[in-house]
Formats: sequence, structure tokens, C-alpha cells
Amino acid sequence: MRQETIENYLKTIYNLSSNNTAVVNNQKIADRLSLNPATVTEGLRKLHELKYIVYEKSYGSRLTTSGSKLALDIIRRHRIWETYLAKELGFGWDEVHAIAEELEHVNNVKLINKLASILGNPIYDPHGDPIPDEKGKIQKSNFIKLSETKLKLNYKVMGVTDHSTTFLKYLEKHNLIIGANINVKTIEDFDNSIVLICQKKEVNISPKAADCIIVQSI
Amino acid sequence: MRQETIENYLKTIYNLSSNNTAVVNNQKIADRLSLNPATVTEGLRKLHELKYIVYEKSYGSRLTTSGSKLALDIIRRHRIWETYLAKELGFGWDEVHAIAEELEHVNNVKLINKLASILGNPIYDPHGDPIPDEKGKIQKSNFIKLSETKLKLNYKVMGVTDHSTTFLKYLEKHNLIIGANINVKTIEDFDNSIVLICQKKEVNISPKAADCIIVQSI
DNA sequence: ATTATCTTTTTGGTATACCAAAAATAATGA
DNA sequence: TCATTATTTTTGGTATACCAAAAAGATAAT
Ligand SMILES: [Mn+2]
Ligand SMILES: [Mn+2]
Ligand SMILES: [Mn+2]
Ligand SMILES: [Mn+2]
Repeated sequence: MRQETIENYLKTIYNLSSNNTAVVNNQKIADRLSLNPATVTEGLRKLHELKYIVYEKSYGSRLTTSGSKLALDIIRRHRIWETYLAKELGFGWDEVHAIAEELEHVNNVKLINKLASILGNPIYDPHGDPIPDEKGKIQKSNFIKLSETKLKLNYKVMGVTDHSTTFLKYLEKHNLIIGANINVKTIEDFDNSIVLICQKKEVNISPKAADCIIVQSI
Repeated sequence: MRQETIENYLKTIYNLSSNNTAVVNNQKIADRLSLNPATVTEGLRKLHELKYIVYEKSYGSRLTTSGSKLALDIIRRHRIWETYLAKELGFGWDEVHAIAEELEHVNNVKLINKLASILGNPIYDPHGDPIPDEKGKIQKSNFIKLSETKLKLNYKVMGVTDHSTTFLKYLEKHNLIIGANINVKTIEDFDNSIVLICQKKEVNISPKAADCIIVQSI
């Protein structure tokens, strides 16, 4: 199996099992990687043989210790590159993901650690996602989705779970960038859309968008 | 054909036809890319179909305008990355080639131009090789090989044609780094080995090594 | 419990990238 | 020139990464 293929599967499985405890089903992997489900079934069988995952037929996959280690390594590379592109090379948070998708496969420990060191060993990437350290350790947080917030409370934007240019440009337009302070004004009973105050302006957020914004209570 | 495969062929053909005028034979491509000659024959047939090269059976290949353009673009990416790794990220001139071999395939014009701009749009890479500009234009020089030098004359080291760690470490040991001034003391009749003075020390250079060192008369 | 609906797997098939060995072609040199 | 050697091409074959459609299995919904 090509290394790049392995890496893309493992990264996806890790991201889909959130806390790395849940079992991941094939269809979601197929969706994320834009592959036919048949291809995924084959791929998972091979990854199981390579002992990167435990794959139970018609049930799902979960990473082994070695699979988890590799996954975290790729995620580290991806997020370090995203941060370096944004902080050192002047790219926008909506541009970095696509480039990092390619750079993440360049495997050179010294290079990644050097970039990390220049950045001051950051813990979060430009989208608020945590960056694993060299040993694969991740900072854990108590962040919640904007869609789970309570009325009248104050929050700080800590991250996003959608990295698409369209979404990020949309957020920028309303000053909903990382670090922004917001106040949840009303939650519409009708469709669960959220009206919030950000920089003194009222912004109406659809439930779908609110599900992609990560905040912290302040 | 995979983009990476195309890029590796074109880069190799460009490098083997030096001034990009000579026809390149299959065996040398096979050697450089560590491929079976049969594989190369197939590859060249496909590149001809894609109009990147003109391939005459049992004779050789030469790049078309479009092939040449792509080749120069990859070479630019490779050499910009080598320079960035050396100048900005603290890697040695013996380390950068291997990493650049991977990074060169990440195709993002804005990224490469940004790196180039940070470096002050350099014209030479850490091995003294010229860096094509965005349009593919290359600085041409009057450099010669150390093996072609004349007795008693003074030269400046301008580059190397071998990028292997062993060779570069060997040169470093004798202070034969880029920019070093040397004086050709004697050329042995017996084996054409060269004795030169570099930083007041005498160094004996084999003809094979002298063939990989590029100098300029001063 | 029995459909109806997802989801996964199997089957059969394509495209790419490679190689070893044999056959053909070109180059060299006596 | 004619044989020897070097290079290139053809042939037959493997491994990987994919997909479409059919079959099987699991889940949900009445
Ligand atoms: Mn990303
Ligand atoms: Mn990110
Ligand atoms: Mn190089
Ligand atoms: Mn170089």
C-alpha cells in the first residue's frame, strides 16, 4: 500500500472517531476521501493486515496503537504546516488547509520540529484545532459547539470544524474569527438559528453553521 | 500518468540534456530514476503522447516547449526549497536535496514565490545551481569544472554537480565550500589528480571529485 | 415479524506503474 | 565487413489503487 494512501486513511479514521475511542463506519471514510465504498472495504482490509487498525467486518474500524501513532504524526505535520503557512508565510486561514494536505506527506521529523520551534511550539492551529506534540500528546479542552450554547451567556470563538474557503470567508465577513468575543442573544424556537452579538453587531447564524463553530464559555 | 511521475521524468531529461539542446538517451534516464529500461521506454512513449517530449524511437528524447516549461518549474521549486531549507531553516547543504525531492512536487505558485521573495529572489541554490525565475529564465554563467582548470591560476568555488552527503561532507572537511578561493598548484601527469591550495592548506583532489566541482576564474 | 432502507461486501473489471527476459536495433571495433 | 557489445523495444506478467453493479448483511420502521 502506498504510504500516502495509508496516511490519508489513518488521518481520516482518527478525525472521524473524535476522541479516538469510537468505532468508525465505512461510509463516512468513503465520503471524506471521495472514494467508492468498495474501495474503502478493500483499503480497510489491507490496513488491518498491516496492523494499523482493527477492522471488524460489517461493524467498523478503530486504530491500533501503531495506527494511532501514525495518525497523530500526520495530523501534527498537517497542523504545523497550516500554522507555519498562516503565521510565517502570510496565507489566510481559508487557504492553508489545501496546501497542508500536500505538505503533510513530506515525512521529515527534523523539518517539522524546526517549523514548530520557529512558531514557539504552538498548541493550536489557525482553525483552533490542537496540535499533537512530538510524542503524539494532545492538549484536551472543554470547548463546545456554538449550537450547544445557552442564552444570554458570553463566549469566545476557539475554532471551526469546517475548513472550506466559503465557510471561513463567511465567518471573516462577520468578524467571527478565532478569539472573538460573542454574546448569545436569542435562539429561534422555529429553526434553532442563533442570533448573537459580535463586535456590537448582530449576526444571525444558521444551525448548520453554528455546528461548525467551537466556543468556550467566558 | 501520475503528475509526480511526469515531473520526475521531465526534470531528469532537462538535467541530462544540460543546455536543453542535446538529445537524451534512455539508459541515463533509467539510471537516474532507478528504473528498468523497459519502464523508461513506456514512460517516454506516454510523455510523447502528452506532448511533453519529442521521442524518436531508438534515438532519444528532447523536451518540447511545454515540457521544458514544466521541467523548469519543478527545478525552480526544488532549488527554492533547497535554498529556503538551508538559509531559513538551518539545514546543511548536504541535507537539503533529499527533502527538496519531496517538497518539489507540492505545486503552489504563491507558496514558491513567497519563499523566493523571503529569500530575496536568489539566483543560485546552496549547490551553486541557478534558480529559474517565475518565467523559467535561467542565469547563464561561464563556470568551468575544476578538472578543466589550468596550473597556477586562481579560482573561486561556485558550485558542485554531486549532491550526495558523502561528497559534500568531504568537501566541507577541506573547506571547499561555495565562495572559497583556491589556487591550482600542480596537476599530476600520472592520474590527473589536482593539488590545490585552499585557505593556506594543500588539498589533493581526485579527478573524479574535480569533475564535480564548479569554479570560476578570478 | 416482516418489509423497506441503509450499509457493506463481493465480483468483475480498468488504469497506472513497474519489472524480467527475450527479441530487435544500433554502435563499435577488429 | 562482420561479429561483438551495448542499447532499446517487445512481450508477458505483477502489484496497487481505484470503480460500478450485484449480492449479502444490518438497521429501522411499521
Ligand atoms: Mn486542515
Ligand atoms: Mn486546521
Ligand atoms: Mn538537489
Ligand atoms: Mn541544488
